[in-house]
Amino acid sequence: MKPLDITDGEKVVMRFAPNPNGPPTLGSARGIVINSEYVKRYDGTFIMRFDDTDPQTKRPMLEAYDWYIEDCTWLGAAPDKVVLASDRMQMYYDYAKKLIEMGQAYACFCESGEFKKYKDAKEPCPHRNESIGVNLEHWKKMVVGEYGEKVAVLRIKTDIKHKDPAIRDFGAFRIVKVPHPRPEIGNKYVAWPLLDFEGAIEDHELGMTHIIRGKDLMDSEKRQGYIYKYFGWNYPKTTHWGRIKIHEFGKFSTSGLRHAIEEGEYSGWDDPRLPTLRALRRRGIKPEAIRKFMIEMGVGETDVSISLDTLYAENRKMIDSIANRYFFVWDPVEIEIHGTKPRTSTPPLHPTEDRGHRTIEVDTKMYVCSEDAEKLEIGDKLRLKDLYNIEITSLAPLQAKHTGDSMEVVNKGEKRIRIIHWAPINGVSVKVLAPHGEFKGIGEKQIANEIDNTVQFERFGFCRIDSVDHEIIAYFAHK
RNA sequence: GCUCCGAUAGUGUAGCACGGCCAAUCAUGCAGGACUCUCACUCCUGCGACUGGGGUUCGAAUCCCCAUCGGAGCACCA
Repeated sequence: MKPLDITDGEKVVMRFAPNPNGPPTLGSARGIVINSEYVKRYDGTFIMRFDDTDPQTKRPMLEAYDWYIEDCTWLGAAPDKVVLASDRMQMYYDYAKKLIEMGQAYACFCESGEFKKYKDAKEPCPHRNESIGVNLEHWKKMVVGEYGEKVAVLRIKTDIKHKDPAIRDFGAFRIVKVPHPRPEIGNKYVAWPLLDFEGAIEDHELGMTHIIRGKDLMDSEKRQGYIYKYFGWNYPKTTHWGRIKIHEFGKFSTSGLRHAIEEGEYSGWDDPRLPTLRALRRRGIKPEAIRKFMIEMGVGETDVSISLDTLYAENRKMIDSIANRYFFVWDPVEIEIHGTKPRTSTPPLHPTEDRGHRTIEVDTKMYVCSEDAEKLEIGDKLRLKDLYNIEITSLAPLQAKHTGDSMEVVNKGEKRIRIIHWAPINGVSVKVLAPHGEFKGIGEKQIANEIDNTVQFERFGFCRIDSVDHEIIAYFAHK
């Protein structure tokens, strides 16, 4: 990451300012990680500010406030301070009143399309030149709720002839008569500030020194600059990043996901197919892997389209040495071995780390993956991993004969024989939930000891053991 | 329609503010190999890029202009 532009001995203050209308996603993680990382480097203050001033269109979700704190903490980015915009309404009202008194804000009663016409024509609307006294009256009525929704809006005067139409007299407050989801706020307010106003006031009040935000908010600085100019404040230093698109998830919106969950398309916010942090956590993705992934990506203004493979590669390196190995046979088919007796197999829990062994009681019947079985022909020789060698004698039913235990036939000779894994006939049933589907099969009994751990199902991938009640439920992380 | 950004290998990045040290960094990916009782890990080797065109200059990935492509804003969303 590039160093920040620091003026003399200033103490860095940065923030992450989400609307808690759903849980944090991988996209949120970028803001959380980058901001908190800078704060760590400069020993500054990291503030979490909930921009929850829209009770209607992007209505906050009560549970999501805690989810944000939870997920930030998990990511190693616990905020030093938490602020809820909905708690600070009086402050916004005070500043709004000051601006009106300065003659820099006015109550506008134009219908939105009508105002757009004036704006596009670089003409002031009829309300722009009302007297301060009249505007103060109107504002008072806005705040107490005398006007209905969409009747009045408070605008900040910028430059109505500004060459960029996006800058001309932007809205600062509008009327929303839907109660706020927070019970302590409820229907206490009807005049709600819009982002550019609320953010401008807060960034100053909280003493923000640096702001990093999306490119889509690039115009905010120009708009908010007027407010800063009127009050004589200094604008924080800003950096922008482009849009981030994850190959595996494509474009998604919090409201879209919410809708899909309500429709039953997903099991919940932590469904393994979802790009939420809680889903990634459930799958066994390490927060450090996400941090590294985001920091490596940096803060370019270029729009990025990245594959999760990079994140998975980071994660794999982090968990490979600590993940115990187990056999899980998906889509199992039974095989019977002749010429041997039940025995006990004790494969190592890890191929290179000294982590002890697991114990599997093996009958003369067991399971192998149908995927492996389909490739077999009579006479094929293969090795059952950590057990013994066999030769196929029948395909339906699948049968084989024991041909010895020695590893020599496996290693020696020009062509090594294939090694496949297997599962005991009395194993436990396992269901793996993965982004690309559900896998049902049989696994070793000892997997039940690994609740909440990430293990590697050999020849399948890394999974986090989520529950072990009647059957084992595992969440797939990656290959 | 008006306005604002951006463009380095398949992907993501470094380099660009102070042109030469860049026949361009690192990671991931892919290919091949070593190791291995996993299609994991580790290690080795290889592949692969400065969007195009002008200009300035002894010299341009770096500066200027144009074009092309991509993104964003002009909400009573954040």
